[in-house]
Amino acid sequence: MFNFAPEINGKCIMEWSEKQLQILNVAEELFASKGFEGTSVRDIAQKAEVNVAMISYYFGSKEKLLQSLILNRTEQTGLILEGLSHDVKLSPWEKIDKVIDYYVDKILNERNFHAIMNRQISLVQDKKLTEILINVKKRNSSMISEIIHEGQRKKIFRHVNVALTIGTVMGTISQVSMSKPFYCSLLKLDAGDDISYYKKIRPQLKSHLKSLLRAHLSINN
Amino acid sequence: MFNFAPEINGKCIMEWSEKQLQILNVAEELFASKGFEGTSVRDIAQKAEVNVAMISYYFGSKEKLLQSLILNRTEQTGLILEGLSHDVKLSPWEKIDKVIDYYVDKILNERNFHAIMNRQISLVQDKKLTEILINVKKRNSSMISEIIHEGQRKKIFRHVNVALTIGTVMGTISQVSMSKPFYCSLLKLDAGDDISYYKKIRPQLKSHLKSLLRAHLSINN
DNA sequence: ACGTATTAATTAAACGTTTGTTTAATTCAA
DNA sequence: TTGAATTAAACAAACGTTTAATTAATACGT
Repeated sequence: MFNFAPEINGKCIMEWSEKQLQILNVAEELFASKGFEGTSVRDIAQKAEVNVAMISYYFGSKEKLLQSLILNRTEQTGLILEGLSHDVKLSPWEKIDKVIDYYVDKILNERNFHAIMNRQISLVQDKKLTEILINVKKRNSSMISEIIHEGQRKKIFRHVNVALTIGTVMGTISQVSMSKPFYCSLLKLDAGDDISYYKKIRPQLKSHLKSLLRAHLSINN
Repeated sequence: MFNFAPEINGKCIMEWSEKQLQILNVAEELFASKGFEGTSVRDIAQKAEVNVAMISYYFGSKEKLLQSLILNRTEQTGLILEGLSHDVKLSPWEKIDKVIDYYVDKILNERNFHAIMNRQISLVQDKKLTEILINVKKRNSSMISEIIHEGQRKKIFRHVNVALTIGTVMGTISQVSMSKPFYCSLLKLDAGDDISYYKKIRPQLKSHLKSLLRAHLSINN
């Protein structure tokens, strides 16, 4: 058997072969559209054009395939914007705008992966997986948290509930991303056309969240 | 076989026997914690203390059991607050507060059911089920929509994006309800203790959403 | 550079469970 | 006595995983 240990702490960055990445890509797509339990390893193998046994061979099991997928999709995150919260040239307001642009683009671009995460975190299934997901969410939300706290320290932002403000940002984006058929119906868009939906909703979502947070965090009145 | 047609349009309100309700209750709990595909009909039968065959006998199939569950949990909604949006004694601001109290309580109380809905609507599984879920969401969100439009007509509210404002309200509540392990970790609460988590988060969530919408919809500044 | 030893990659087939559903017999109630 | 409720058993299909055999690739001593 193929021998490797996907460490939780992200210490060991795996090297993935082309075949493995192929499997991960197909798994992501199918898990997102049919659910983890609703997707069989044979579905994945067939669409990835590999033998069924290769999945056990490479990843050990279906559960570990999911863990590997999540680790793979999160191991290189946070590098682009890690400097943002410590950037002295930007005001907290500018940082808020930048961080909204970043998260809207990130979640909408990686919407399949986020659909899997959002579904899986509310399932009491694998304790190890839950721990991984919590850490990913913490890492993702820490930047917003830092920016808000900075603004509050500088008396530019109100003293809002930071955890729930993060929940509002994440929740709004997730809602738009995961309840697509509902919003397509609301906005009278074709539910089948993914591209035009996200093309239309993306800038709306950004400006909505920016004006929402501007009003929410403003100290005046 | 047991013969009945769970109509989409909610026209026919089913009469459910005690055994059937028992099955529906257990199914709701298991679907919420283990997912629809992750729950077997034998799991349900065992916990509901009925024979496996009774599920097919009463509901036809596992899929139709899920449809029946959703129809059962939504067929009596909207009665309590249907008068709210047409109440002339209340200002739009008071209506917003009332509607937030209502939805936070509703979603947190029926969190198992909403977890199932939120998970299932993003799956491309059963077209009939997707249609049912869209209609439920439309029905649920129409009240907020009406109130906001009324406030805008009366020049009390800003001209915000109504659909996305609804998404913010629903998304924030869903996020708190579905990412419980994450918020428990953030707020340093015991993830196992459901009761104390929701007891603590419920009033925080209500006041957060109220002040958020007050700032968001206010016309001043 | 070549043949060989060693390891990795890949395969088809089979494994034992578990899945949702049905059957046919029986019990229960009207 | 008729029809609904309930049961244990059986059903075929699908599930995740393993096996054992084969092919491809790599390393190494000469």
